[in-house]
Amino acid sequence: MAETSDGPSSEEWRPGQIPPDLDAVSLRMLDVLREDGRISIAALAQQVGISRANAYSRFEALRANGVIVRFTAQVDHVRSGLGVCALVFVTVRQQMWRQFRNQLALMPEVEYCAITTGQHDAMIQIRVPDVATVHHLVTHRLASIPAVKATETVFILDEVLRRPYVLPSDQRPLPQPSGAAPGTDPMPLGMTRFVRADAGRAGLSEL
Amino acid sequence: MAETSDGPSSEEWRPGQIPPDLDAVSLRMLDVLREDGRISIAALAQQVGISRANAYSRFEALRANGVIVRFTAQVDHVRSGLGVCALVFVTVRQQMWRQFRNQLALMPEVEYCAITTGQHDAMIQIRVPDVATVHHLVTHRLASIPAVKATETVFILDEVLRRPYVLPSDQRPLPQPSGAAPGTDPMPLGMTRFVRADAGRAGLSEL
DNA sequence: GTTGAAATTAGTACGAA
DNA sequence: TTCGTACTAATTTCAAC
Repeated sequence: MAETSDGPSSEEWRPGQIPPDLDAVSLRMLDVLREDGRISIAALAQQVGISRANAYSRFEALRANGVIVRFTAQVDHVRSGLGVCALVFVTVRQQMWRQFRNQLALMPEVEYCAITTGQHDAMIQIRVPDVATVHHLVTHRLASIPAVKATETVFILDEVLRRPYVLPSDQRPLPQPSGAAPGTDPMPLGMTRFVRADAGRAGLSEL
Repeated sequence: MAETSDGPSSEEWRPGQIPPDLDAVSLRMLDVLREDGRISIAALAQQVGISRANAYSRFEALRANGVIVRFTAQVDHVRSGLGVCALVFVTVRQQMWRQFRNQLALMPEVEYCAITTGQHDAMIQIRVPDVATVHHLVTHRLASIPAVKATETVFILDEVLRRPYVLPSDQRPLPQPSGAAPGTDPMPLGMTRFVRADAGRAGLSEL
């Protein structure tokens, strides 16, 4: 359905070859498509300055390579009746991760779930019609999952920014700070290679 | 944390009339469109069991009412070259919210930003090519914003679940627990009416 | 809200540069 | 590879029911 990765098996993807053939033209196509996913291929070809046939083949390549996962409609949650949003930070009982993931997949009000470093193990974002449902979901539905050891909930008061999808072409060429420059470190890790710890803490006093 | 909506206010939206005309058919249309945003109106009409003309008028109404914000392409971040994702929890200096928002808008690697209750004031999600860029962004770019008082960063190790967009129709009709049932509390608050506190905490021992 | 036309556009299949 | 063109199929629009 909409799951990013419900298991260890990636489809046919080896994390070595990170950008398959993402040249500037294809990146511009992605840039256009993320702002208007219903644009016709003809108009897309015109906007990026290539022929229609070329646009068709690139478009299909982007889908075949898995760079474009899907096209989707972004709906206004408040206008569609789900005006309450919250984050639930979950501590997961070790060796019960699979059960945790399976249970999450059964909860349609969960919009997003990420495994994180730091104090908690996972963060889930839920979208429900009212505050009472948040309470019910956290104290009954989540609590009934054995894999869930503890939770901590914060409400989202306002969503300041929601970009469709960030692209590498957005990022300005970073000025080399001094030592090891950002961008010098390709590091083809598949997002599952960090050390679990309170890493990543960066108080500004550090400066 | 006081005013969350110091931005250009709401467009033409009064939070009273939450569902404008979202009947079951339009909800099914949204359900289809969020899984295939490029489907033709003809095929969409067929899937939800209405005529083409009806589908066209409903489709345009959904866009005009702002229920559908945009159509977008979901890209695989790892395949597109942004394999590192992190959450940065930010403590914002009071009365500098506007500056904070303006600065965020200038940072293309910020995919999402939400104002939250709890220990911190805001959570931002960033998407960058490598770990070094996270460090640089947090300790230099974010730190140089006067509105930012402190930050705390966690890395995202894996993204378990990412639903395109949650819809009310996904939510099962909740069984009435006992007392005040969820769903009995419409509470048309515009997402800016919660009390700042450590509210929402729900230890499972509470059960 | 539905059905059935015409007008437009999308998708495909070729060569040619 | 990319482009340009022609051909076929599909979609959108607009009408009447």
